Amino acid sequence: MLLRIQLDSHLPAYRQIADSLRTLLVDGSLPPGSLLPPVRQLALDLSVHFNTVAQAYRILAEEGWLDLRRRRGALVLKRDAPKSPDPDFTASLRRRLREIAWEMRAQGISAKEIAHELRSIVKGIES
Amino acid sequence: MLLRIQLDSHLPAYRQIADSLRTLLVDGSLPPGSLLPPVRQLALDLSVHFNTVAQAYRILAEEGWLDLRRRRGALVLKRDAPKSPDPDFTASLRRRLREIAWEMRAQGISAKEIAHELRSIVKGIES
DNA sequence: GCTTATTGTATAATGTCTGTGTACATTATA
DNA sequence: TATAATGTACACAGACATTATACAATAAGC
Repeated sequence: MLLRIQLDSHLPAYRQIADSLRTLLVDGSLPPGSLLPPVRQLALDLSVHFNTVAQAYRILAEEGWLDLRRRRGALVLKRDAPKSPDPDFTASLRRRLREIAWEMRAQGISAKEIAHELRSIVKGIES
Repeated sequence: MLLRIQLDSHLPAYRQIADSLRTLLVDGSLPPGSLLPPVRQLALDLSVHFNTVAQAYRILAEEGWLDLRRRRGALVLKRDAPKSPDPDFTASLRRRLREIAWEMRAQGISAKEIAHELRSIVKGIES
């Protein structure tokens, strides 16, 4: 399970974990039928408390990605095609994208490099 | 001052304000020599306490964007070319970009639309 | 079947963060 | 010199994040 989080980030750990896992779920790295590691094991890997991992798992379960059951673990589900996306949430995601891009710019990363990064993301998504 | 924040977001208001303003600073909408609105006025616009805006201003001042002085206000500085970017921070920005893109995918937004969005960001940055 | 170990769940405790209230310091302007 | 406009400092209440601890469910082994 290749996962990394930044403990000193302003984003809470449980959300970083959920976000990272969601990426793996969407891009197919964690196909339906897979079992995620037990909360205690992943927690050890990430140096957090297992309840923090459990919280991340619960977020993904509520989104329909996982089926959680005691003793068996966290099973990846075949998720239905999403319904029509929430426009507000979508708009906020769009804005966050743009802000992060500009924040990289402010960091001194060249427009060229950012463009390259964005293109590589596009590629990953389209495939 | 065209600014909007989402009070119900998980990102704190002061950070949303700082991020949005930084975007305007980087893209030239707020050129050096400009005066930002007083904290109390912007706070009214955004329906937050003025200390919340002050906190955002202070973040940008520490980043070298603003010179804050009592009674005169928040002056936009000509910021020196950024030093070599912090690689850890940069990597985390990259990861957040990718995660948000995949989160849009999970929301049911098509790869095509996301690609379009990313391309429009690239355009904005390159110009 | 029964026991046990493994797994997620529930709840409380604790520290940190966010936003606000209020008083203050500074300084341009009249 | 007085006044008003502006940012600053600091304390407080409430929310939030993480951890600690006890519990419930259930697959596996016997």
